[in-house]
Amino acid sequence: MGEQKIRNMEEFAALSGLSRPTVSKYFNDPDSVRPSTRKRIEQALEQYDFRPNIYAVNQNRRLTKNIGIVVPYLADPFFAEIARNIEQLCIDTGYRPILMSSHGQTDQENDNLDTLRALKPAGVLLAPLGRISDKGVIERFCRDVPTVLFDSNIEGMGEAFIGSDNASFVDQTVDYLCRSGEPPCFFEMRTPANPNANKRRIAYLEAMARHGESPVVVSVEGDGWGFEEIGRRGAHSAIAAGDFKTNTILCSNDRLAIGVLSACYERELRVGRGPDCDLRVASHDDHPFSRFTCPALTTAAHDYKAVAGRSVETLFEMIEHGGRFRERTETLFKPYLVVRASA
Amino acid sequence: MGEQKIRNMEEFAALSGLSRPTVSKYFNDPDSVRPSTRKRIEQALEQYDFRPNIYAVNQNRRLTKNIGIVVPYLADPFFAEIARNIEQLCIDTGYRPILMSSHGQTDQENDNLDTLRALKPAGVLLAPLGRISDKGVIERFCRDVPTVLFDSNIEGMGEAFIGSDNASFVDQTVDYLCRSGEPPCFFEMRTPANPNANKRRIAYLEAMARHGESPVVVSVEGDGWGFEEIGRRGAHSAIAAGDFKTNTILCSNDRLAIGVLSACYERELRVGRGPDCDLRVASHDDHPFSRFTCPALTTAAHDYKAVAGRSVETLFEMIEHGGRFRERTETLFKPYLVVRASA
DNA sequence: ACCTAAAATTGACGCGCGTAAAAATTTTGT
DNA sequence: ACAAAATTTTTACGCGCGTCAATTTTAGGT
Repeated sequence: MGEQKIRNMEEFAALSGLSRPTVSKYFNDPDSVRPSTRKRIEQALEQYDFRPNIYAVNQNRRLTKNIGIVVPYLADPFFAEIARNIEQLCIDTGYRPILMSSHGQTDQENDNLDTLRALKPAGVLLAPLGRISDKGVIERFCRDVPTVLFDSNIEGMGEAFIGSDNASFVDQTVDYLCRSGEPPCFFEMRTPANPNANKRRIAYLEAMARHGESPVVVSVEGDGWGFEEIGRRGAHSAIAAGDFKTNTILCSNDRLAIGVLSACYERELRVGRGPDCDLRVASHDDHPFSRFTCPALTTAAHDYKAVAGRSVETLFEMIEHGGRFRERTETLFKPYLVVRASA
Repeated sequence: MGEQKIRNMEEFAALSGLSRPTVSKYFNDPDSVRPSTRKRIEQALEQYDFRPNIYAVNQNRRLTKNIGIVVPYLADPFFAEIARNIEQLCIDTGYRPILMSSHGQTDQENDNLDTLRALKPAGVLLAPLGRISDKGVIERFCRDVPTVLFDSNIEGMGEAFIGSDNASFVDQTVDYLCRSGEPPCFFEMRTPANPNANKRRIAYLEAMARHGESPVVVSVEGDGWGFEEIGRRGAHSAIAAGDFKTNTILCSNDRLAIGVLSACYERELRVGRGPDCDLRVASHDDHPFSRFTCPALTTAAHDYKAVAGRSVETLFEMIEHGGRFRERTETLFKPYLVVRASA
């Protein structure tokens, strides 16, 4: 309700009848002052609504309360969703998340890291672009800033990696598909940006071997992050060419699968596991929209919350440890199969 | 290649054989120094890779080079896409975008504005939550910080509003649907967060009157940002109850439509404009995934680039004008109809 | 080579706050 | 009530840079 405008902490301290260093102490840790003075400050705070100048504060602290979050492509709902979870967790812990998207481009990723370095964050959660990441840039960044990698691993970089168990994704879908019908053909991009895609192909080959089935891998061309369109076009030509040797398609990820479903619809192929169906389509990730495709997509789901939660936990643990760990750890969460109508 | 670590501008100036004020001038405007000294600085820059401490810089400037971007829900690809465009434009102009999502919650929107105020941005691009926005908070914020509203208007707030012409969206879809088949029933949420939804309903009623058709509005319950699920559930019960009096459904937005398509598929209703189809479904927004629904969605498309571009232009114009305009302007862009298979 | 305008340097102050040391005050335990 | 412990106050410096006034150096024209 106070109408005065406070310019700095000095003024605010005077108005609350305290000295500036005490007030400063309060802002760094409200519990570090006597309860009675804490109350006085908080009352004055309501009355005058003062906030310390964030730039002056950060200039004088070696580590800020900023947490950088970098994702490869924010317009992908998968990353939007995981970023949302991470942001919330940071806020709950009293930190200020700074969200940045690399927009699928190496330059932008490098720029983001540059900007972040200037922001002197307490730590960074980085989901790198993957194959097209500039390894040197990332390595140098990780040397300067405590960094936890998530979603997509780059060997040896960052203090820890948290992600999903790609092999387990594929094991679960392949197992399910094999025991419920024809063995799956694997559908993927030939040059995926994300290294998880390679792990999934390899896991597919191994899983098929275990089942004693002969693998069929269909790799389609395509660059960038327009996975749905790549999947749609690729499916059209693969179907036309008869590349799928069985009636079951296992897509590397849900966004490709969305494109495949679109192509199937356009070709009037019925997708599902019913007797009147032409094809089964399954996939991985449990993209937020997978529930709403037609038919709804059978997929292996990331444990979003676990990945987000553990990433943040790990980072804060590291920050408390002075920004480094004795050794790099890799944590993989198991996905869970979500059976819907498509397979 | 230089291996030294530069601590501050003083050191860097010494290493490049210049004085600190000159170097400071360079960083504020590279063209303000003699070309020869500019070259010297830039050579040293490559060698030693120095960046002025961003906190010290911002502390001493009244207005920073930060541009705040606030969207109501970043996990919605529509906002992710428009945010991506805006970010890029800000970077191109030499500003630093700071992207924030309100996660669909009033508290978060208020927090975001609070944080932004502390960041002393040169300007803010704000897409408010709408109905559930805290008008008082937004008004106070706009008084302190040069703000341009986009996507969703709040009467009188901010220095300008840039959005799409909701009436035109609906006019185009209704016209198209009426002249190509049965007149549409309107499908919407009863209590939409976004004020655009109300404008669309009103435009529907007017358009139907113009066509001499009797309007049918189906409003479904539902809170939050899970529009697809709300649409799916709502469509199931509306279809079961026979609420749709014609064979044509016009959804308030694409995400609801995605839910409707899902429900139709589950009920084995064929959607499209062919003779063997049961229903036509159309919508508004041209959501990034609308191309890939089954069938592909007929919709009216936002002019994303125009909205993003004009918003940024307007903001920078305003910043150059000292942060205020003589009077508030509202700019609406016309959408364009995208006819696909669903209607 | 000389003059002038333009540019760079010197020296200094201020921004708002973190933080440290010493002194003064308040609280706590007995 | 009194000494010890805990907290607050006082005083002062430093962070890295913007910015200003006064001065010196440089560049461009003749």
